[in-house]
Amino acid sequence: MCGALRSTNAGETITIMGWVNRRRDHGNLIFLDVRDRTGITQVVLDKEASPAAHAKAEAARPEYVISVTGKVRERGEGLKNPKMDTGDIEVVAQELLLLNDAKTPPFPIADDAPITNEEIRLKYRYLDLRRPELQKNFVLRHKVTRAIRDFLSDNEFLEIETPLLTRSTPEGARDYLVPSRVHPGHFYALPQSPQIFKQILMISGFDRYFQIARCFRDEDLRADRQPDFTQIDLETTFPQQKTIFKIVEGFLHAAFSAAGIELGPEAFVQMTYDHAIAKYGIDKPDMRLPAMVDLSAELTPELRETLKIAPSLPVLGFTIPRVGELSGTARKALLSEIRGGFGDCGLDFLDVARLRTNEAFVPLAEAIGAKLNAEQVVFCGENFTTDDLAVVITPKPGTPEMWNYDRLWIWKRVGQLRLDLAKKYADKHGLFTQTGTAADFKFLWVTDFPMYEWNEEHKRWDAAHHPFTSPHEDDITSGRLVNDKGAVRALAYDIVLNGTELGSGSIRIHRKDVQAEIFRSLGMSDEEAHERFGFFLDALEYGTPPHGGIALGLDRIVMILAGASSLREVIAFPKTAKAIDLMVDAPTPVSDVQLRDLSLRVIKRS
RNA sequence: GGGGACGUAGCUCAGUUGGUUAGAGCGCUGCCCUGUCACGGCAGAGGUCGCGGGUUCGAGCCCCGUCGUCCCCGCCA
Repeated sequence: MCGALRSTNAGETITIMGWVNRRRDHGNLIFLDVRDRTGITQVVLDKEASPAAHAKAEAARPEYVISVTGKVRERGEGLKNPKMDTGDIEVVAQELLLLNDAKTPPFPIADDAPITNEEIRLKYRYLDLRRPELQKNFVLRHKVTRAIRDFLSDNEFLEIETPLLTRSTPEGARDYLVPSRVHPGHFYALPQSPQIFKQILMISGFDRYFQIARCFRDEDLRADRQPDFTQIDLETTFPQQKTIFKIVEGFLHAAFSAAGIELGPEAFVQMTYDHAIAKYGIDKPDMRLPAMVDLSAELTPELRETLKIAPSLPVLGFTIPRVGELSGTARKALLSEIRGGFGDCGLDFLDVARLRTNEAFVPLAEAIGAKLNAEQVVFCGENFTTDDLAVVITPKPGTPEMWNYDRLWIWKRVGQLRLDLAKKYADKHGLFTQTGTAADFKFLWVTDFPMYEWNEEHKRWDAAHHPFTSPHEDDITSGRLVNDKGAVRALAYDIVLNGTELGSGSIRIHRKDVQAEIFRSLGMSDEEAHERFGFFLDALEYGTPPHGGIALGLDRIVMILAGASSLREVIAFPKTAKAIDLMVDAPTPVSDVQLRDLSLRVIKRS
């Protein structure tokens, strides 16, 4: 192959095939760089030595498919190219075959310059995929997938496939529906995850199951969300939470190792959901950034009164490292930008500049600075002894309505600001820059998610994870399940990497009475529960072992490992933000004949 | 459903306060060239300024609408 030849091959007569990457025509001497997925090799064509081959090379153009037979030659002194893996040798062509010509591609394959026009990249995806950068991503993806498959197989997991044509369950995300021809008016659904099937496999005694599973969700896209995606789905019997954690950490070590990253032996950090919200204002903290600090203790009731800060609500501060000194203009712009972002939500800056001008507040300003471990508290404009940007947010008196819906609203809003600012100053603090070592990757388990979340629109409690998630034993026995739903904790956990949710899982309910209780608490009658999940409730009655599992987004793992900022870089044929495949042009209308076969009619909505 | 950014040559982009015939680099075509490797030299082709409408003596530039791509919020058990 093109990328494999070295000086040890000198003297061998070989044939290589591939695409013309570049042609350098010097008249009687032509160089062709030949590319395949392993790399690039320089071919030399001399008019005197092999005139026929030279003549064909004159006609060759980028992306022509060629076959070259010739002798590998060590390049002479000064002719070697240290920038190429194969730069010590070249192939002296004796015979050249033009196997196929090619139109001039709409964008260059040979350049490493980024192509910003995503539309054209996706339309000509076969050419985009030919670029070394993407070739590299799919080699990586293959290695990672194989490492995970091998690890799980070595640990007694069985890979079992579950159906793609299955049953719609009107919970959670919208389903992609597939009409049945044989049963007019009836629809299959594509799975959002193999959730119920894998639980049934546990009931069937398969003990340890996994699947590299395609899943489908008909929801709006993001850079890290595609409508069809791949997850590493697994389930085991008789697990504790820590059993699952150990398995996942095991295959992630293997996967990262396959990608050339050796993670340290220590277990991943764990924190509860409540702790994550209090310290990071989000359920998927980015551990590369410093946490938030609650500064409430620094403010006496009198100080709150004077500074017009709402009593008993938290005063939160955080720092963004190494932002450097901001000019007065930059500070003003930042201030109005953030105030604008808050709107009238009852939050504001603590104006430390004002504090410094008033003798009485100086100790407070200094206490805050000390607690944040930063002497530049935002907008104070003096005594810069660190580069860190410190921000203190205070709740104004009066309670906007939104705080009532969500008791954690303030933490979440300030956590959002923390992330926004971290992003804004990413170039300065450099914490998101990859160094190619394990230090780039901050893993975290978030545990004890709330069992329920309040649905304001429908005025009811919904399952925060899914209705088969087991609550904490304490919360069942204490009666909280009935009396205080907002406080019930689930045996549900997320794995987070650099602020991206990689996966989510739980210990499941294996007792029918508990399951029935959960359905009741979700306001689902027995009849209703039976209509939706009857087959599963039946199965639960036949000796269901305790079980639990998790599912991790394979695409996201590969995306982060590849240092990519979009899933499109690691999915071969991805869709646009409007869920369109620009290459095959899908979705499309279908013929009346097809519709009639399916007993369907398309109606126009105004 | 909402907010934001972008759309000019095949690609990457520039285009001033609204003013002559819309530019650059790369790529492409032809010719020349025996040591290049982002080869070099000379010459050349290539544009419905996303689309539609409006304002204006005059629109790539201003206004309205629309389409597309990207990012974010909602949504994603």
